[in-house]
Amino acid sequence: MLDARCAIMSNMKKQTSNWPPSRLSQKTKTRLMEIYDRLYRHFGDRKWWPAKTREEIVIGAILVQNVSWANTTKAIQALEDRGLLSFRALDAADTALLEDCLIPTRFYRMKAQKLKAFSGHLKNRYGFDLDAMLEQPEDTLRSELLSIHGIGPETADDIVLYAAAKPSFVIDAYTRRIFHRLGMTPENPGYEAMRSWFMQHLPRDVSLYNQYHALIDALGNRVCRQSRPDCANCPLLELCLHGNRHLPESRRP
DNA sequence: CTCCTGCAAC
DNA sequence: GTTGCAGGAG
Repeated sequence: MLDARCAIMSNMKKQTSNWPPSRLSQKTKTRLMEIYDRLYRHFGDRKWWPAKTREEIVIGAILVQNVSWANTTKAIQALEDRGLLSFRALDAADTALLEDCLIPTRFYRMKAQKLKAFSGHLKNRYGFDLDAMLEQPEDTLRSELLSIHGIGPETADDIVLYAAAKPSFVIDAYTRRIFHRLGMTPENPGYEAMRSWFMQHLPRDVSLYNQYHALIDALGNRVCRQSRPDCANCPLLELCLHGNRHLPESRRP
């Protein structure tokens, strides 16, 4: 067990406030890299973001909220077919037409508004020059993104990491689930706390963050599912509290 | 607690 | 066929 306190924290009802601990843990650093290595050996190179342009990455980051990639792809295709795959076009687009393209992405009305909000922001501050926005230092960029309607912490980090290629570790539901099951993080760490925890214990490296998040995505998607997780085929089984919960206390990781 | 569809599981 | 779940932002 990395830390007996994690198990106690897991059972706490709501928000965990005094986490992560202020002191860095060498053990955590080592364990995080071991997990990375195992995932890499199991899944291979997963570094990704399937998009042709930076604009497409940003649009995709907004549209993929709460939806599978398959559905997001349908919407991106629909936008492309109508010549709407740019913020200049989105800004001028008819809302009803835009909504039609976004139906496969679930909350299509809200997402149409979100794309409009982003295009409006880009137009007003940068005259649609996305590169100008993205070339800012990562912290400035991140706060600015968070101020835009429809951009929450995860989407902001997607954009910082994948569109701007600057170091910001992305936390998603898979990350929370996997590391809680491993017994390394509390059930409700809070987004910022979890992000700091990763960033403090990993080298500040864009490629590593990119690859790590992609590997977590692969595991969460196919193996460490919410219901009926496929523990038998998990490359992290030996390290996992959840996968080994049937073992006697003394033999758990 | 609301936005909301798509697809797997029954 | 119907149901139930995926899980981000406000």
